[in-house]
Amino acid sequence: MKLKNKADTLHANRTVTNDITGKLASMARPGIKLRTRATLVHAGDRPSDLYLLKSGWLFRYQLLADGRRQIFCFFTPGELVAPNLIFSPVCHFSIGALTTAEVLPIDRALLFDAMERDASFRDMLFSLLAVRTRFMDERMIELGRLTALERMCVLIARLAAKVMAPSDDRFEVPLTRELVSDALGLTPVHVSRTLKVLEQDGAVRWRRTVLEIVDLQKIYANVPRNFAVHGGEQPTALI
Amino acid sequence: MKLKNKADTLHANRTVTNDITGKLASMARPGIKLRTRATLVHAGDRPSDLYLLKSGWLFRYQLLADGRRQIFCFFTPGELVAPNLIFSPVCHFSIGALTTAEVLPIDRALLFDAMERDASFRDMLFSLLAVRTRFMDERMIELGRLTALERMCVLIARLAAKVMAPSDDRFEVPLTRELVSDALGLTPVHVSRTLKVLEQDGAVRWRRTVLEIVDLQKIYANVPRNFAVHGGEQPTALI
DNA sequence: CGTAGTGTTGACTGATATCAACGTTAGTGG
DNA sequence: CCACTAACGTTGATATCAGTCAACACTACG
Repeated sequence: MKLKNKADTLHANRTVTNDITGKLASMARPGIKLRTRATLVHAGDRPSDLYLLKSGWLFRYQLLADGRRQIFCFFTPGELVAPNLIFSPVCHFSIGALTTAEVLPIDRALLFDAMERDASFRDMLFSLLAVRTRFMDERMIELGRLTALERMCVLIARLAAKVMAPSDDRFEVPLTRELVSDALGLTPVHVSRTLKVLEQDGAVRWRRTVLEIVDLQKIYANVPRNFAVHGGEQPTALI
Repeated sequence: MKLKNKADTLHANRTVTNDITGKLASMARPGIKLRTRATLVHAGDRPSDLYLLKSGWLFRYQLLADGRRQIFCFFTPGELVAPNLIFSPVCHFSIGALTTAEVLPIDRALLFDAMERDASFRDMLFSLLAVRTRFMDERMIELGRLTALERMCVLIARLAAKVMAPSDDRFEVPLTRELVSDALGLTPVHVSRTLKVLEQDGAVRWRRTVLEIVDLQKIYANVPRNFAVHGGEQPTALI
């Protein structure tokens, strides 16, 4: 089954990102295709490019020596991968593809030039970075202070804000239980149980890769009030 | 008892921060004195300044409606408070004083000017931001994937790198069990028990505000190998 | 001296992890 | 189109880590 998503195309997100996506596209080189499970950036790399994600989903993560993994964030089409690289090309993290994907490389040096010459571009980049840093703070709160149920609801609220089309309450999310658990600091088994609770409460139905939002209010009820997914409604880079 | 710390003075950290501290000091206004438990920035504020911390300790945190608190980081003298404010003056977090403290306000607009005119200053700021973003990633790993003992050891390793004088293995740290627990995503009681284990293992003795490092290797043994406190030895902004 | 804040300890609870079995789905090649 | 397989998901039983509650001790400070 194929469902239509807000996140399906590069340009769908343009308006919400204040047209920074357009500017980034204009300085990008031809696309690179990635296969599912491919690794775009390896920890220890020193990439000279950032990327504009044209299609597919990526995720940024770090591995520990014993195999434990923390996923920092997921990327959907239209997003800049990865804002972290602006400050330093030295990578302590990795970036992988959840699906087949296409990325447009953007030379770091070119990006710097554009930032120097074009104040409005710099401002747009800075406000993107402001959203990202707030997002990282919220992720820390999730992992440090929220229960499993609350973390799950924050993730679902973010997914809904990011990829749910206005017309439909079902959408495809290429996340396995294991990916979700590594993002939320849980185990796959506990993710499964937590989703079962939410389904029995009539909040969502998440079967395999299809996520159906039954009652968004029941999700919001478990999301801290001062989180950005709520009122402010800045649907960019919230995940 | 008063112990001498690496973090005691503004200028002690100058070299390790690549002299950005000096440049920041040159554009700062006269100091503001803060009392213990004072709040420098309230969530919801829109401060027009950043601050150079001249003396004392600060901490950046966010509260939830029910009183839960996540502490993101601690600041010691010489540090820029808070790099997050560079991208946006809109604050979702708060900044409080752990001790009496003095901060030198730096106008955001002035900082922007300096960044535009002075490429080397911009580069120094960017490399500071690179260290900060890596730090935030590591904090996420701590909260999401490390055990209580490992989190404790990461904190202690960071404190040692940041404030332990080369000559002495004891130093003052103005952190209560509650502050530590809110930074590590634990409870004060569990922090107490975890420190007891480390003391019985002959790793550290942390009594009230005096932290004595007995065997730093035993601490490192519980810190993931790819964390920045280990090999790279960038003692800046690691906490 | 009180007193309030902080730290420690023990007993108990609870949330999440672990282990293991089984079921389901998607992909592969005949 | 089917059989096979591997990956993924669910469920139950049990274990463990960390949280909660409560009592008490210690320290700093007025």
